[in-house]
Amino acid sequence: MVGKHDSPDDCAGIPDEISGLRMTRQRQEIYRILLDERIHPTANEVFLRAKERLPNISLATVYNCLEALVKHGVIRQVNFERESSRYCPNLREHGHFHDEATGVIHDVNFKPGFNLADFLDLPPGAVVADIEITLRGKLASA
Amino acid sequence: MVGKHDSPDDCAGIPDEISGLRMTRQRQEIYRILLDERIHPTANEVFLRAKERLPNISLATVYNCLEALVKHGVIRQVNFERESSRYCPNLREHGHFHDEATGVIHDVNFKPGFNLADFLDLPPGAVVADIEITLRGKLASA
DNA sequence: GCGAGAATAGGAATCATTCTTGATCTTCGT
DNA sequence: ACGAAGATCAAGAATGATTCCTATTCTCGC
Repeated sequence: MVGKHDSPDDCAGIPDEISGLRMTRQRQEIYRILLDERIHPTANEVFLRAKERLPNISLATVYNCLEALVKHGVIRQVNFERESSRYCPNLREHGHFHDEATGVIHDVNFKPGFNLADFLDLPPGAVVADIEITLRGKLASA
Repeated sequence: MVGKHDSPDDCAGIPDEISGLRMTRQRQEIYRILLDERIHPTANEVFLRAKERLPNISLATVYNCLEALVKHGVIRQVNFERESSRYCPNLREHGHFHDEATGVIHDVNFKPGFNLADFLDLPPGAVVADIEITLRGKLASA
C-alpha cells in the first residue's frame, strides 16, 4: 500500500542511509520536515506536516521514526519543562532559549572555546556524557 | 477529619507562612520531606513518604502543595527528559548532574563569579528569566 | 458563631507517549 | 526470481504522570 523507499527525488538530497539507519520513505520525510522548518516541532506537529505528503502515516510511526533518528544521532530530542518533546536537526552543541511571549524556541550557540564543565563544581569522578542548557525569558523588542 | 494547621511542633521549625503562602499541615509536611531527603523525589515519592504522617493525604493534594510551593518560590521543580518532575528545596542557582548508573541526582553549583549568559550567543534583546542546566553521565568510582 | 473563600480527598479525565498486533516491505540466501 | 526472516508500518489499545472536577472540610475575618 505504501511505497517505501521510493525513487530518490521524493526526498531530494536525503540519502538512503544515515549513520547506519536505513532511511525509509517515512524517515526521510520526517527528517526533511525537521530540516525545512527549524521551529523545533513536536511529534504531533511533525505528524500533521508529514500527512501532507504521506496521507497514511500514523502518529505511532512518527514517534518510531523520531526515536530511530534520535537513537542514531541524526537529530536531537529537546524537552522543555514537561511539555511535549521537540525535535531538532542541529547537531552542534547548543542550548535553547524559550521565548515565553511567543513560544518560539531559538538555538543558542556557545561562544568559541567555552567549556561549561570548567565553571561547575561537579561531583568528584563525574564523567559528563551530555549537557542540556535551557533558558527561558522574553525578547525585548529592540 | 483532617487536622490542618496543627500545633507548631508537628513540623518543627517550619513556620505558618512562607513568602505569603499559608503553610497548612500538608504543605509543612511536604516541605519538610523535601528538606529532609535531598534526593529530588518525585511527586509520588513525596506522596508515599507523606502518608506516613498524614495517612489520608491524597496524591492530588501532594501535587497541589508542590505546585503552591513552586509558585511561591519555596522549592524548585526540576525536570529530566520526560521523566516525572522532581522537587528540590535548594534555591541557590544551581544545575543538576544525573548519574545514569545509579539514577542519583546531584546538585551542581557554579563556581563563583560565573555568569552563563556571558558565554552564550543569545538572540538580540533576550531577557533571561530562568536558566536550567542539566548534565548526564556517570560517576567513575574514584 | 457565620459566611466566603481556600484547601483537601477522591476519583475521573486528559494528554503525550509507548505498547501490541497484524499487515507489508526489504534483505538476503539460494 | 522465490521465499523466509526480520524490519517497518498503521491503527488502536494501554500506560503513566499530571490535571481537573466536585463535594467536603478548614480557616479567617467579622
